[in-house]
Amino acid sequence: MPELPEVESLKRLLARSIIGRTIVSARINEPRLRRAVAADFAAAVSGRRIEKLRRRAKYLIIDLSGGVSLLGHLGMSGSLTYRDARFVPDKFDARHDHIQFQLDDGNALVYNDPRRFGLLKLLPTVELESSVELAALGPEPIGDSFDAAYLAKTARGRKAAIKNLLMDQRVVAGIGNIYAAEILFRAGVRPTRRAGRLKRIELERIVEATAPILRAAIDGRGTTFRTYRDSSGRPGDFVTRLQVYGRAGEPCYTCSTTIRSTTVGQRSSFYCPTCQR
DNA sequence: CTTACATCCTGATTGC
DNA sequence: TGCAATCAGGATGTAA
Repeated sequence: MPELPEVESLKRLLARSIIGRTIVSARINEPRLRRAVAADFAAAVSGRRIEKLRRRAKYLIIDLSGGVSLLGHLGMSGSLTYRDARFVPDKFDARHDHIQFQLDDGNALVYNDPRRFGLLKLLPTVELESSVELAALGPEPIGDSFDAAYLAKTARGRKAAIKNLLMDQRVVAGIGNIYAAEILFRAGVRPTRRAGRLKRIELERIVEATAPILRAAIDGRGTTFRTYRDSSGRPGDFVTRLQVYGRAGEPCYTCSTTIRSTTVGQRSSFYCPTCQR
């Protein structure tokens, strides 16, 4: 499930290969993603040079020559791989290679997404900020205005579970189910606690736990991230460092208490009943 | 404004 | 064994 660390890892890996390349042509095999890919998409990207890669929340932004940008979101199961167009790595089903960009180095940039929850759209670079996707996003969780004062102000009076608040992209942008669980474990706060009821010190611990968790995940190339040209589908290293996510029934690494799972806001949640209060 | 919940989709897993 | 039901989940749209 691509969250901020996975998208950041993807951005860094792809940047090495595709910056400076020109898109010779594009082919749309399946336009029906979360929103249908525009009919003129292929023609509109062809001939443009890839200038820069950026990330905002869980969105990947590919700036192209001529003042336009590709705004991409991997949804649940999307992947963007740089590879020989004729070669489909084991982990990818060619049926889900929905969009292919042929590059001037002979390789291709391929968007594969079995569940089609993703997004790929082209828009003028100057309109990115005001786009429906990016306009309402909250601060980045690292190196932005996400601090205890901000979280306290946002949480005030809110009945929603703190985990839902952390996953709300308007509150803080880029955190999903996995990292919300890990951040709350590190902060020692149960995911079910109502946001408005948390003490200042707890909010501070949550903010302080956020950057280290995300940074460690980025360093490990994410949790479920698959390397962009490795056909083995090797998962990101952070999967081995998860403290609670997906560990229901297993002992807590800190206190040996059995990790529990529960449902918070329609999503599976994991926590240690001893370490998190 | 806030919260709750259904919806999109396919593949993996679980249940009978 | 085989097939059906369930689960997974990011963003969004609708309803309360």
